[in-house]
Amino acid sequence: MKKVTINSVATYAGVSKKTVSRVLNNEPNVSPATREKVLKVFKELDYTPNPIARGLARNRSFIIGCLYDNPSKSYITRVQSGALEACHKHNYNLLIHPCELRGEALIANIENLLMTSRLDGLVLTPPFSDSIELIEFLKKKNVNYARVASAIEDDESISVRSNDEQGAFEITEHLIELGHSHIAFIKGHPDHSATEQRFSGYQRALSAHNLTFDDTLVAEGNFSYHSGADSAKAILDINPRPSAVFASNDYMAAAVLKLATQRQLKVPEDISIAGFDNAPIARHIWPGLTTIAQPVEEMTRQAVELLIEQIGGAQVQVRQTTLEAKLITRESTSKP
Amino acid sequence: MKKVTINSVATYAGVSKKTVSRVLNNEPNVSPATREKVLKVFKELDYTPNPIARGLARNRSFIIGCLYDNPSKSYITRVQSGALEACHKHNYNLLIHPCELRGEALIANIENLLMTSRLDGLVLTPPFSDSIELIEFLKKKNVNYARVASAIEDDESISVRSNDEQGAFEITEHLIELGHSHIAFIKGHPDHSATEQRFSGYQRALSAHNLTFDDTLVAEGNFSYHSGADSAKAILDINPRPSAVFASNDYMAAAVLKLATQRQLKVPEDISIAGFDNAPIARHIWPGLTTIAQPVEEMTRQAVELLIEQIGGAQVQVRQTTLEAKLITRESTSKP
DNA sequence: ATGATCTGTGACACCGGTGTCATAATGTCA
DNA sequence: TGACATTATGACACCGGTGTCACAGATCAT
Repeated sequence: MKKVTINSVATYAGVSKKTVSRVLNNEPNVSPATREKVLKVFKELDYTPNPIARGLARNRSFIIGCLYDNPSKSYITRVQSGALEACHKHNYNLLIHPCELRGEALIANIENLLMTSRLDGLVLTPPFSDSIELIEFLKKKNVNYARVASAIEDDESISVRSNDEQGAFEITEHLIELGHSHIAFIKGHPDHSATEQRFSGYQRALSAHNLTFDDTLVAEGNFSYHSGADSAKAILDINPRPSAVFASNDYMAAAVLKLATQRQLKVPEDISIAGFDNAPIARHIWPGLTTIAQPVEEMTRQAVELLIEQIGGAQVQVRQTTLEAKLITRESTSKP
Repeated sequence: MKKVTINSVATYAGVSKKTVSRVLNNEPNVSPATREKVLKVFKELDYTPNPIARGLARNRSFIIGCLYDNPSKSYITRVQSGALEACHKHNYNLLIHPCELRGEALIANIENLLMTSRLDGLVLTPPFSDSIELIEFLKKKNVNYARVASAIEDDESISVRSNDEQGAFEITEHLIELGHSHIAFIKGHPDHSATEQRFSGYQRALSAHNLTFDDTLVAEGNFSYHSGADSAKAILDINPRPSAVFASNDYMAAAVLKLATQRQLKVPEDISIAGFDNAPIARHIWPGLTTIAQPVEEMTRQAVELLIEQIGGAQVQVRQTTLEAKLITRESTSKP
């Protein structure tokens, strides 16, 4: 099967390849007759333009890369789905690049990524959106990027986040208002800025309600279900047992729920459990988890929209956006 | 910031660009001195080769596309993870393309995908791995592709599947051997070949154990949690209530579990529940779901490995592979 | 009628690399 | 020492498109 290039089309149609290119890109100044003729040859020869050649000439690939390292599958799919929505709207495609590395190795990895596929831009999700090294590197290399759910301030770069501190405050307050005062907390992964934010919202709610913060009620997790299970053991063994647990994400909360159920504790009668993120699991288990809905898709979608705008050469005006998180109450929390 | 091209490097190092290209690709026949010199200039100028230009010259993009439309997030992430493993091993990248379309629109969509980014190959996951139209189209366009978890026979194309029929047989047999004879079944999405396979395994097990098949025990689902919830309602209302439910995937099984728990039924004492896929949710809920572990990552990994081999120009010998599915027993099934 | 503007088209360089081939320099063997 | 193989290097075309510019012919205002 011989290749059909713009040259074959041009020869066959009896026009110059520039004219073919004009038809291809819907440029003006082509007579209707010529346009028709060329379009007919497209069909006849079953011509597909070569995106690589086009990319070389235009210096564009129309591909956006998405960088992530997140233990939560549902977070990743939500990120992808938001990014894809924006990409497809503007006829871009999405290349995914999960990556577990830190420091030097991370930079080398990204360098290799940029060497093997030319990306028009990069979306950084946690924890990469907080990596100063990476951001410096990208700036140096003149790569367009947008940051999702990052807490670090940097007016230069595009960043869309949600208000985690406020969300954590609200859900803690929800527990307090139900009558809980002995509320355990499970922290997230230390590399994620959300971890600190959520912890801080928890503390602020305690002090806003004149409860003293007790660090023996705090367990260290890393957002994974597994780490939640470990933390759950520690927390359920505390004497007296906390009447409520606020886990920094739903996976860890689900792990607490599973262990509590196994130990014949009734949720929420014996212990209330709250999560964060509104992951699918929060409504797939029984009792459903009270949690904070973060607009993950929306954040990513907006970030990619802005990124594409910037790639297009626009001077993006509003680079920093904060979206609201929302409390979702389900069956896993009640009066003590 | 001026662009650093192979030409600037060549000029700066005082060699021809072909020699620079040789160094870049680790080709032989470059004197150590020259190589050193060029490498030093790479550093000094902070040169990054342009993958697009390279792609044009070599007629390769080193990007594989992954096509899917699957309601299960965990299935998607498993597919991605297997594909990525193979890609990164061979220095390829992965572009994801979810796509809800069928028929004509699907073809147009894929055509557009191929027009906007040149992909070296395509991995098809269900239900696309079963789409005759799509396969015909790709053959016509001379696009390399590999099919994952497809049931249709086609010796020409690369295909890696797992034995769903056998898995369904085994899990049904497991229920029968526990003493169940009144076993409900929830079907999957009709577009997926797995749906028919699993149903057929269920039926074969019944007849192998001399149980008569009763179609009032069969509910129509579509693999989504939501459809599982609907089917669960129908099944739990059957009189007399089935003593066991085999749902075609774990999401639907989890929905049955949730409804049963809400109705104060004890699982597995009052009703046994089995799923399929060994999705994360199967072990994240309590009781954990008895299910069939499908080697999704492994299937996809192998499919992509073969695909890359084919792209490399090799005549791939063994194009068709079937992997084994494995029964995983957890707490959701027991004697009636 | 005349210059000015607009429309349709093609020649040609260019994007940034790689492949082919010629050629000079060096090494090898009788 | 000459004939021949090997190594190191560069000139140049090429991959398949797009951008710039020149130019002929049509249209328009004066």
